[in-house]
Amino acid sequence: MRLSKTSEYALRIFSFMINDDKQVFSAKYLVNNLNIPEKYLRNLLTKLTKFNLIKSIKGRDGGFVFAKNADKITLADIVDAVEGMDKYEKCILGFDYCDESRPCALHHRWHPIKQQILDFLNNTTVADLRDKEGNLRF
Amino acid sequence: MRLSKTSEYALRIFSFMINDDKQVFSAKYLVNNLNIPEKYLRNLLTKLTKFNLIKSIKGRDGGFVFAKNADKITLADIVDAVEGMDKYEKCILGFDYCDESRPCALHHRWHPIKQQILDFLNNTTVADLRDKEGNLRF
DNA sequence: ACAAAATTCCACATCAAAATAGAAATTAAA
DNA sequence: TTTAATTTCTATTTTGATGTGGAATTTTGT
Repeated sequence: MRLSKTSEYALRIFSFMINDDKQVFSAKYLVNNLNIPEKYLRNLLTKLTKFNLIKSIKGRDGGFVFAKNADKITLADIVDAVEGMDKYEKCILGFDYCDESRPCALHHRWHPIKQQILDFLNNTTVADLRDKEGNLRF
Repeated sequence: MRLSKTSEYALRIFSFMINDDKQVFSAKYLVNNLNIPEKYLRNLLTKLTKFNLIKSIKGRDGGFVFAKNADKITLADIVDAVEGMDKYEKCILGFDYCDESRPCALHHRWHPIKQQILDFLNNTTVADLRDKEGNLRF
């Protein structure tokens, strides 16, 4: 697929957080553990905070925590905050009007696959990112 | 999904050509019928020619024709020529190494869907774009 | 109160995709 | 042979995503 790089980063942040024992994650700690440019990561954390996906704790010993329970944060929430979900819902040929009654040449073949992608993003939560078999590497 | 805009354009060119009676398609004719910036479309046609997906006929009354039979041109061929297929084959979290033996946190859930996308692109041909029910609009 | 550790804000730099511009080269019809 | 209709080439501009830099602000521990 082709999520934006920023969406990749965002998902990796959540994937890391759900699989680490810490309760509060300082930006510095995330920088040290994720392979994401420092400044870009900090900006991204601020953005995710504004969308109420994580909460920031200021001051000494501060950092970031989940803003709500991990099973209430979907991948679609994250992607939507970072780059918008619109692109993934649109016609594959880029037409404005494409739907069941006025389908593009690919609509009938593509639609069921697109639906699976959207279901995947909408129904997978951060809690689902928890690794059960200990084979994660960052 | 999120093909690049250029891939969208390219697919629309083929979709239009397979559904139009003409044999030779001048750039001007395509410009008039597809909603794509003129200069950009012309450059794109040249590119597709270099990848041997269409052939150009120069000079007066020239234009473009399919370089091979429509059922021998896959969507993946087109996307690959225009932007490369690599992106669509990579790990959804952007890791280099992600596979069955060292999966990322999303690998098992995402892999079957990714496979469907790739099958769709690899197995759908330009011939499949032919509209049977006459409900195409451009 | 002070200093340390953190987030936040504003501005700028880089890069690749997308879009544009103009001139050159090719061909075939008349 | 002329001319018109075409493709082709090289270069530049614009735009949005990605990435950097530095100072300001907030908060906590001591």
